[in-house]
Amino acid sequence: MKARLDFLLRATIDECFKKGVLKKAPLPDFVIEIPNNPAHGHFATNLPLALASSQHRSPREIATIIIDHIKDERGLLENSEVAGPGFINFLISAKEWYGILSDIVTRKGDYDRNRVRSGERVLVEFVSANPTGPLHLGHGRGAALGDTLCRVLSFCGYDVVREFYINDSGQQITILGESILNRFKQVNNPEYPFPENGYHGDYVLSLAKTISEEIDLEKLTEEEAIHVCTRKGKEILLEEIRQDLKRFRVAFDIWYSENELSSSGLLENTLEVLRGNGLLYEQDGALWIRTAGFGDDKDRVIRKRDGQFTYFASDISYHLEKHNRGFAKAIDIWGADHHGYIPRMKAALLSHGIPEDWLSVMLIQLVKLWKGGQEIKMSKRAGNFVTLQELLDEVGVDAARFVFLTKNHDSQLDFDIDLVKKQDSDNPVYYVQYAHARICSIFRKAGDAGISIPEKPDGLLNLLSLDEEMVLIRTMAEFPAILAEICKTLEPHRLTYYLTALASSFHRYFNLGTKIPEHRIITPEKGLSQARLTLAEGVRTVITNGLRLLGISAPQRM
RNA sequence: GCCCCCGUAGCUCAGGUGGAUAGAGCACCAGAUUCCUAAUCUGGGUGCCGCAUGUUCGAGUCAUGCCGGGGGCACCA
Repeated sequence: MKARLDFLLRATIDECFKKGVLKKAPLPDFVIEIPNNPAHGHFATNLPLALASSQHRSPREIATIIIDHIKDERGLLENSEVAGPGFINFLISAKEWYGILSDIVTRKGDYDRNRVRSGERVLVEFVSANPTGPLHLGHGRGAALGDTLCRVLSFCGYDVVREFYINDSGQQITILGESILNRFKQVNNPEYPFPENGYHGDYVLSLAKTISEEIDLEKLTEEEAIHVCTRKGKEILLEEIRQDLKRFRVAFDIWYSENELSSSGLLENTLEVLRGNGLLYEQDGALWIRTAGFGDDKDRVIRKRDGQFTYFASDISYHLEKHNRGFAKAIDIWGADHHGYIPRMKAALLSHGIPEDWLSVMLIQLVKLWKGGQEIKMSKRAGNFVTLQELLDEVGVDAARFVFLTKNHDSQLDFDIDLVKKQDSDNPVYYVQYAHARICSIFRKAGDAGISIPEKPDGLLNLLSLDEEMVLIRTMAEFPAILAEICKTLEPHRLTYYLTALASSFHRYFNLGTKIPEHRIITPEKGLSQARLTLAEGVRTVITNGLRLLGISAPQRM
């Protein structure tokens, strides 16, 4: 709708230039927006204000000229008027709004599919938890965010690949193995030393049990035993991570192993290339990469004095490999504690001529956990944390996904376990789901009464005339813009806000009927009932589509 | 010291590329159910939008500085 108005306005300005009623000048930036105040119409533009300086005329004068020259042959507009310092407020004709409703109920689940981009290849990497313990709340937030973003991007026509990068080599994986072996040994020998920085969680003990039942650890040398514990431990944990994510309705296309990255020789190749470009040098016995020249504040070590590569080395290699796979854009979702990592990563890419905006890094701020009015410090190593699994047991997948997306990812999220547990009926997700269930119920009643939506309801829609009905249609019409915006800003939380607003408008509309029987959806007048059912069907469609993008179920009954 | 995020109603937070009178949920108070699901709805808000300066027709929004809270600044992962 906004696009049509934009088109009409630009045509009008051209016309004004041609006729000489406005001086020819480059078209300035202007906006068409939905005003906060309903008295200001359905849409408003600041175009006259933006034109004022180049025209040397008052904005109100320009606004009048524009309005006089609008050639609205299709009858898009019902009214246009000058307002305030020089805005133009537009009222769209009812017929246009009915057209949108008709479009929604015709296209159903495909309403607004593929509007933004077609086929641009995007790689989204998220969660990427180390297989050294179960997923916790922070991973849940990243999973909900990344998955919803992927669903929206894909719905809007991007060719999306979801990837989980497995940090399955390096120091911390070995420490996992040592921790497991320790728990095994301690059963008979409580004095057996626990590794420094070892993992304390209860899951380590159960891993020790599982592994020792399968393999006789006593028969192995300590080195062999650690090796076995490491390998089996990460295997089991990775499988648990997969299961947790599956339960959370998050699916990945690719599980990318760091181990394979180095064993396949990719890391070495990358180093060769870097060396060839003169980007590497030795100092103090370590190998450094020159990132300082590319926007980082200092050079970075990629191979330590002890001969081990840093994570940065494989991360560079990994990201270059992503680029080689031909993605137009890469999105990484990282914990906020990695923010210092962004400049050096981008610098490394830039040194290969990969532009800065190829990679978007979304940082998720901390999830703070509250229980019994106290903050619980989460630490995997101290074994003190609430797992995603526990959270899902408490509040369910729907509520968890929704709550994770009620705040912008770069704001901290206070997650009060007690509150969300209690929240049963106060939880906002139920509010939206209830609107859906309620509409389903109305359709069951209508079915009992022998009323259904006709094949072509278009002719009946002009029976919709209540303010509340028109508000609903206009809100539904915003859905495409919301999705487009999420693609642009990478902020899926806008969807939860939008759905809450839509559900609210519907509940309000429904309740009109409790006071005034003529305003009920099912009335003695068949045509009117059919028109209103079409409206309800539109709302149901948009809510269903929205919830599907959030990975949340749309129940028929509650 | 440097970097990132945050600061909006009692609380938790939304506030498209700057627009007209800044919003929602929770909490609190008062109401609505012979009627399509009350998990709902209606009514009730005197907010230095952290402070200051700047940019301009116009700033919660942009720029700079300061104050306050959180996080990060390793040859850790």
